Amino acid sequence: MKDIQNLWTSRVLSELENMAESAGVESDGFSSRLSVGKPPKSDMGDLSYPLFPFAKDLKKAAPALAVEIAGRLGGEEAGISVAGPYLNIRIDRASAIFNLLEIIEASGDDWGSGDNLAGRKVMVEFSSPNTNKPLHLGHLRNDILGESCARIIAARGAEVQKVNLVNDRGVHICKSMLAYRKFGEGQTPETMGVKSDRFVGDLYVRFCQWAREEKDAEDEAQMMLQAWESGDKKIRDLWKTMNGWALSGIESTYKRTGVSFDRIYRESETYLLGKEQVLKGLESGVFYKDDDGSIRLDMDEIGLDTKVLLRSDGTSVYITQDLGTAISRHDEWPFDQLIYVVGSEQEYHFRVLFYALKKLGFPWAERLRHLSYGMVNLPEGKMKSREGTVVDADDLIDKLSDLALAEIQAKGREDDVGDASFTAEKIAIAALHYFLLQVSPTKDMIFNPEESLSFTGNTGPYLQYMVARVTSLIAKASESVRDADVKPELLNRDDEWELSRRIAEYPELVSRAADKLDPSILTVGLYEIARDFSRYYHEVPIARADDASLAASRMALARAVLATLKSGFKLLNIPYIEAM
RNA sequence: GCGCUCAUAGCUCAGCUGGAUAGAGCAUCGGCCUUCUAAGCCGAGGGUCGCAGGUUCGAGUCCUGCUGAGCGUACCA
Repeated sequence: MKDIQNLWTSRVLSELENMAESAGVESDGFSSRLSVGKPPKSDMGDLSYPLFPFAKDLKKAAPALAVEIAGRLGGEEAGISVAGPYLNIRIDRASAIFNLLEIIEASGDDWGSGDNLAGRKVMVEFSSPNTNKPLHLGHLRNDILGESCARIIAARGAEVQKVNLVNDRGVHICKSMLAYRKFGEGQTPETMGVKSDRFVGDLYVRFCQWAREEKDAEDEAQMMLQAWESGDKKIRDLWKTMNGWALSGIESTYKRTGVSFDRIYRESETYLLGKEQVLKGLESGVFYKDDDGSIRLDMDEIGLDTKVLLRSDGTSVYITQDLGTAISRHDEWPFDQLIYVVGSEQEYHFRVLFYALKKLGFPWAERLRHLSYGMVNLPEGKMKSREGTVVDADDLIDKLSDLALAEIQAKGREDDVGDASFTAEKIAIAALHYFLLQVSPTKDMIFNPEESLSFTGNTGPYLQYMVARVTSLIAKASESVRDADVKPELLNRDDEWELSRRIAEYPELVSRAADKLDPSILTVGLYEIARDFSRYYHEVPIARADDASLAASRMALARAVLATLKSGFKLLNIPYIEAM
């Protein structure tokens, strides 16, 4: 379909160039100024070319240009019409649909994928949990953005490695450990019957309560961190045990949501990296030693202040580690691009990091990218752990899953869906992921626990429902319909054309989503396809159409819808279920 | 103070490189289940695209200023 459009564009362009030549004017910028759109109504045609930009050069009013080009290209008979300054073109729909259906049929599971990123190695870092508490709603946005972007980039041909940098050391872990010693000694997640990451998180909360009464609490935590740093055996053992609890709990949440990693880095293993790099940079004059003894980066060149890369006592700061981690990752797996999926509050950090790497002379520093996303807020404002308003990931999914199960039961569809609680869980994940991906990544979003995750309207479950309907439609088609010939010329309705057109655009949407690292581009496209199909489904009989060929042709279109939605589901990490 | 981001219907959000009458969902009101799954479909109402200028044949989209919100501007992570 794209080919046909390109063909028309080049035809119109060459006419414009001819006209320029005979008028004796330059036509250099014409091709970039010629844009193609879609007429507001489908009976006006399928493609539209506004001719305003050429009026001045060709010294003719745009409407006159339209008339002239229409004439040169064959006029009404060739499907060309003029609406004021617009040149509208009706394309051969039957053959366009025929091509589309053939391509989809042939590409199978690869529909939507492409090779414009082939040969490119891209590392995507996301999630970055702390091991002192379970995942919350903010992590869920991070996780689904990272997972989805990784899948989208891979679909366009890149070789992708998903990595997670677990923050498993620091004073926050010590706080949980301290609380364990004070209040939880001897107990385990098993004895308490609590999910293991929750167990650790509860201890952290316990510490915070205790710290409000006990002035020395914070100091004790700091002392424990020092003991940890010096390798105190008992502290290290406890640390290992509690990190194990936290991580296994977090991993089970990943499993639930369908998020996975190719490589897990632990901060305890990487936090000493980078010091050497900073010293090297100091030697080569890229960094400098300040009067106070700290090693710094001067960022005057990019309009920023200075940044400490190594404390005056020689210890590392946050950015020292990231510097070292990036370099050692590239040594290990020479990526062309590294994408950090991290909240927008760290934009400054990444500007500094990328600049420092560039100054150190790494050519790949140019291709680093911070996928900066906004916060998830509640209607009353930020989630605050102190006020207990943090939305826990597991709790949220549990609640959604219960609601979905109740819905299945209310509809009396337990038998149809097979395993009702399994299906309910998949519906819950769809609702959650779709909700989180729908909003452009850069924007903050508001999560209303009561309303945000509904199952009706423009939602994940709506898409799943359409997929379930098409699946069932295909399963129920009679033998004669399955054997009949597909004749795309029978698909001559406007709604069939609109639907085909949206489906045809899908690969481009994937490509754009990959380019912008924005899965919301896909949610919009998939919703429109599902909605158009749903209308169509209500409007006309598909498998039950009077004529077997007509039914077969409509079924072919339905299969194209299914192929597109299924592909999109994979990229957005929305579970595919056959029935609901 | 300075920097970055955002402001579109009552609410939550779309709106690709500027193009014809700004779109969805939720909520409200009214219709449609003896026919392929009603988690659906159809219809109605609802807008000075924060404000003011500018560029352009044309601005929700680009530029400037203002207002408001969020984030950042650590030898925290």
